[in-house]
Amino acid sequence: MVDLEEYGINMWPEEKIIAFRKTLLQWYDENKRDLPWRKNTLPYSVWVSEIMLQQTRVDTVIPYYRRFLEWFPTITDLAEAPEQTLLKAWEGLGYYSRARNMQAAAKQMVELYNGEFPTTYEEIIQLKGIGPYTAGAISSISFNLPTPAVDGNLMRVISRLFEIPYDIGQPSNRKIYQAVAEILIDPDRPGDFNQALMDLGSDIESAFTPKPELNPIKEFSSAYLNGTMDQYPVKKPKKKPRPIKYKAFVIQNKQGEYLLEKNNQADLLSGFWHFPLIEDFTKEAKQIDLLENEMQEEYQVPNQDIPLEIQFETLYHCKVSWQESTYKQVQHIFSHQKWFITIQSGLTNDDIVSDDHKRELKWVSSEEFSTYPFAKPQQKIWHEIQKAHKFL
DNA sequence: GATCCGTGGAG
DNA sequence: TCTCCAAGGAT
Repeated sequence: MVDLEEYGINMWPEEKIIAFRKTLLQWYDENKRDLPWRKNTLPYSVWVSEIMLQQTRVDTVIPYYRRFLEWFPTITDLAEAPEQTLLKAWEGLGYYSRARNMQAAAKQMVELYNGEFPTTYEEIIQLKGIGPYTAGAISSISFNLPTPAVDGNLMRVISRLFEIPYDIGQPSNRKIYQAVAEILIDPDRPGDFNQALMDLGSDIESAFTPKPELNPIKEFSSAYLNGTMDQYPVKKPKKKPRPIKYKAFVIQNKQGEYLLEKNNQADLLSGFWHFPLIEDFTKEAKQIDLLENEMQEEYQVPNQDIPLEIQFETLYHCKVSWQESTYKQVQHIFSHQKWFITIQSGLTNDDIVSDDHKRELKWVSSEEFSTYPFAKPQQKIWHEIQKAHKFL
């Protein structure tokens, strides 16, 4: 148990807690958003929405949510889905391990619970991809259990209520906000209480453009009453993404098909297909970085001056006639990496491209591309190719 | 516990 | 353009 006094938090008397619940829930009843996942409280659909909404905006999620339930109406359907279909359903949403973890959890439920959703917090949090937040959300919304759903919204609102100065980006501080929420949560309507804090936190108490005068709980908020709203929550800035240079190889065979490779090893974009990529450590690339991208000293690497085209022919066991091209450099920013991709196209007569068993390679016509899961960098590269060809 | 894992929108 | 973010979890 967390002793709130140790953290300088003076919990309200019982009457004030009850008044707070009443005020918050009344506001929610009058102002709650009409969202597709609020039509019922069935655990499967609540689960799908909660996973999709992790670090992702509501407007982005809605079309994915609808399609996902059409494609996989039940836990069993999800458990049995082919990888390609699963990734297609998630294509563009990001954080793709969420989809893989959901399927793993669906398989757990088929094996352990006869394809049904478990009904206790302790069982739910054992499922793959479900942590304290999601377990709390599902438990409260679907099973009416008094478990807080401690996310960024809840921590932001509570930090202002009590002027809590502990960094909400620091995982070890989560327990403080959790302890406060466990006291505040309405035991009769825990699901609505949690969702009310989310609605409030995403609009009236948003991080960027809060609307303090419209806030239904402003009279409960220490930060509001003391004029310190702009000081909460405390959150340290994130690190900048690390720059990485790649060369993408857009290779066609005699039939005009393109060489694609499946990303089987990496955690990043695992399972997605892409034009072969080789990281560029050449001196030339380094010069471009210094001039165009202001590559920082800490990211400098030793030269490796074997031309990327030679490296490609060695790694992929084929002879290529390289084409002159004027494609623009493609950039893509992940949360932790920033890719600078130059495109090199070429033609080959070799049909067997690799005997390296680690690589999964395929010749694919552009008409078939839509059936392959492509992540954003690959889509940007393909877009650049098509754009360039329009001007020929 | 710090780092890794995507993407699109807002200012 | 750049920066920060948005309903976190796994390692």
